Amino acid sequence: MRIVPKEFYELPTLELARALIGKLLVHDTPEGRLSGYIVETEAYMGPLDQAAHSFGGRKTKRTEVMFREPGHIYTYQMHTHTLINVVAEDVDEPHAILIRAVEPVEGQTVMQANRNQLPKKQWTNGPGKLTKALGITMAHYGELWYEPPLYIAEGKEVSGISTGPRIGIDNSGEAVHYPYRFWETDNPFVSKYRAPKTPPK
DNA sequence: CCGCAGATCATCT
DNA sequence: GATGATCTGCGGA
Repeated sequence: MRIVPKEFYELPTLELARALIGKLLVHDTPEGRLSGYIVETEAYMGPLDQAAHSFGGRKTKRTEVMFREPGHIYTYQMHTHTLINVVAEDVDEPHAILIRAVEPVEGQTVMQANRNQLPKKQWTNGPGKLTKALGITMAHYGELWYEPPLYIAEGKEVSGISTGPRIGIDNSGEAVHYPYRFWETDNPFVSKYRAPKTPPK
């Protein structure tokens, strides 16, 4: 289990989003180690990206951690779910990368229980699902990705990486079309693609 | 298989 | 009081 070092997070946001595909997301819990390969990410490019929480700059308490050093953990609540991000870029450059899906590796019995005994394909194929499966909560807000109990380690080689528009940001103007979503080609745990409402010209 | 409505609550106005 | 970087169940094809 080799934890990915602090320096890794200094990559430019889009390169980091791509480099995260295939890494191992690990959570050491009282019930044992829960882990999965990251198979899908989305980049959010700071104050100029209409889809980012940090669009327009420093405004609310929720996004404060996005303005800190790269490698911080940014969690937030969406309806009843927790979503989890990797903070990227330097201090006062509030970029982040959303982890959208993982492929289950260790602790599968616990994950199945956390996901209400659903079929394996549905354990972690979405940002709210994977946090529930791995027991990730708002308690991790502001922690670091290179220190236990929640961290990222070296994972597997990926066969290929695809890109496309981000999901669930229909009201974000031109940003709807930016190809900031990355996933491992043909991996069955990637969340389902849904075409944007307004197709690109 | 596909699309849509409702859930449900922390966060922000 | 309004709003989601979502998920699930339900109804129809």
